[in-house]
Amino acid sequence: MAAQRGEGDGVVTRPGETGTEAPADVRERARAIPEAAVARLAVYLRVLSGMVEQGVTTISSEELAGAAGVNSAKLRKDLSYIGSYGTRGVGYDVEVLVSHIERILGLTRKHSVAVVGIGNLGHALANYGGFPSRGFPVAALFDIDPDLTGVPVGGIPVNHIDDITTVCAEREVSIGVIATPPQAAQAVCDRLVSAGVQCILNFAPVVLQVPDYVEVRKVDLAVEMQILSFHVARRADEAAGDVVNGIGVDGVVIRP
Amino acid sequence: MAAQRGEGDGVVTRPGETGTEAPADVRERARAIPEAAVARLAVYLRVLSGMVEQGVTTISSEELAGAAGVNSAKLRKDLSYIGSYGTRGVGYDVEVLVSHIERILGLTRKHSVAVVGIGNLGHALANYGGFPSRGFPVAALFDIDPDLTGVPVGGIPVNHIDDITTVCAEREVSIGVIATPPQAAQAVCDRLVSAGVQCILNFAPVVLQVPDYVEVRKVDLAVEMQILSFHVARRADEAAGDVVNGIGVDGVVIRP
DNA sequence: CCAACTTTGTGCAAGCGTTCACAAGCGGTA
DNA sequence: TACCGCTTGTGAACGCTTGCACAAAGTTGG
Repeated sequence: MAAQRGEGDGVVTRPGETGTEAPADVRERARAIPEAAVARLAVYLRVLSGMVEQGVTTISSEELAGAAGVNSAKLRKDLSYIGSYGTRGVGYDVEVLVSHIERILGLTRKHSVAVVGIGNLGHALANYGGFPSRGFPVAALFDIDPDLTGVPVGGIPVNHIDDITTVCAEREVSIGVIATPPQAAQAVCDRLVSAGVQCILNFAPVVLQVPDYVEVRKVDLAVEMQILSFHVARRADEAAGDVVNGIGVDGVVIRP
Repeated sequence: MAAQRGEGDGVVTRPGETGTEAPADVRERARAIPEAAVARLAVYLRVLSGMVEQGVTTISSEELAGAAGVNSAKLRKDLSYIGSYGTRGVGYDVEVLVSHIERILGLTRKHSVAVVGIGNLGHALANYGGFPSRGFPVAALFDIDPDLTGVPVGGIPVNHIDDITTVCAEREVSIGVIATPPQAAQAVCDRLVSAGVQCILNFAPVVLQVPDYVEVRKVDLAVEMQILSFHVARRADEAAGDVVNGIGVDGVVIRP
């Protein structure tokens, strides 16, 4: 799969010297960015946006790494995936970095969102200000309950789920958010997919089956809680172990 | 830090032969489970719970893996971290597996949850049925708005955030959920930590600074959206690349 | 009791992501 | 201009995670 395209072979492009416009090989580079790095880029972007508002114009990898909660080597490597936009001895120009990360993350386009399932969570999502402000306008809401149809939630009237295909098409929805009960999730997912939605954010505690070309990310609150629970238990076991060794968890000698 | 404990050195324990009760070295084993495997164990547990309700008593690694959306080798390796509880030639006893995963995840204890920030999301979380049903009773709600104090949400009266220390202590809260605006998150986090909460689930788009002994997991909706956006963009770029090569994304020849 | 078949549990190798460590490069200064 | 100090960008090593492939261990049928 890799090393197939030969268009750039032998041509050494030095992004730092060719100006600030996007190099032609964004595609190759974007493909190579590790998934984990993409997630962190989004975090860096948020931190940097805050910096811009504070009037910060330049930042070093060390500072940004601290603010983003990662180590600086990782940060520099992550940024190196998108190009060399820093100045040695100085740091990064905050605005330049913001615009490049936005470009890589595809935030220069608008991504309309549809929320399916207007229960507690759906309500919260429809009203959540964080989406529109970050370039993800909520363009459609769906629910199976006919009583909800037409009722505005967060300023947008709810559509019946049967209209999902036409509404998604005409409003150019590119991201579907599933906030339905688990039993309904797979059916809703299938309808979203057949409506042409290729990216899905799933809040229902179900493993969705989708075609290869559809990207699914899931947020499972119960799983998150259980992971935390695991750490509580591990910690308790460790404490118990320390007690066995005669030392309490906080250093107090229990059995000297 | 590691390799300090020597109590089990040289003693070969064969969990499969010592009966079905928990082996004494759960602690060592729990410590060794990779983080990624823990997250999947939680997923297996959910799938298995569904199986129990359907009356399934036995399941093979292949079936369970399919239902959980992973490959069977990974599933078997994950299960091997918690012990050998399968029967070769047959598969796993569903109930046995459920109880062992629950034990490893620490779900035999009760983990009371406190939700801080009773806005849209906080409301949704307080009313979310998925928590109590999985052993995470919501024991306390907090908000900074005095008008909300005493108002019941999801059956639980809201407390003022100033009472966080006493209320968390007396209700034995072990997990704190932060659903506040970003500006307030760090302060709330600090208060939770000083109230003795060691596990935090953070919905605010902020990188929390906590002591080493506190476990934080974050759910950032904007980041999730941006990761999806990245994939949309990557896909579009790929399609553009194909067009450059003279072939459209769906196989239609654009420039023959 | 034996042979054939099924499925687990795991050693091993490959792949991916993280961390280290340092050369390269830039701005400031004399 | 030449030097110095600082910070980036990255090759290389390391460690964790995944996937393969198969021996071990159990069941079933004769």
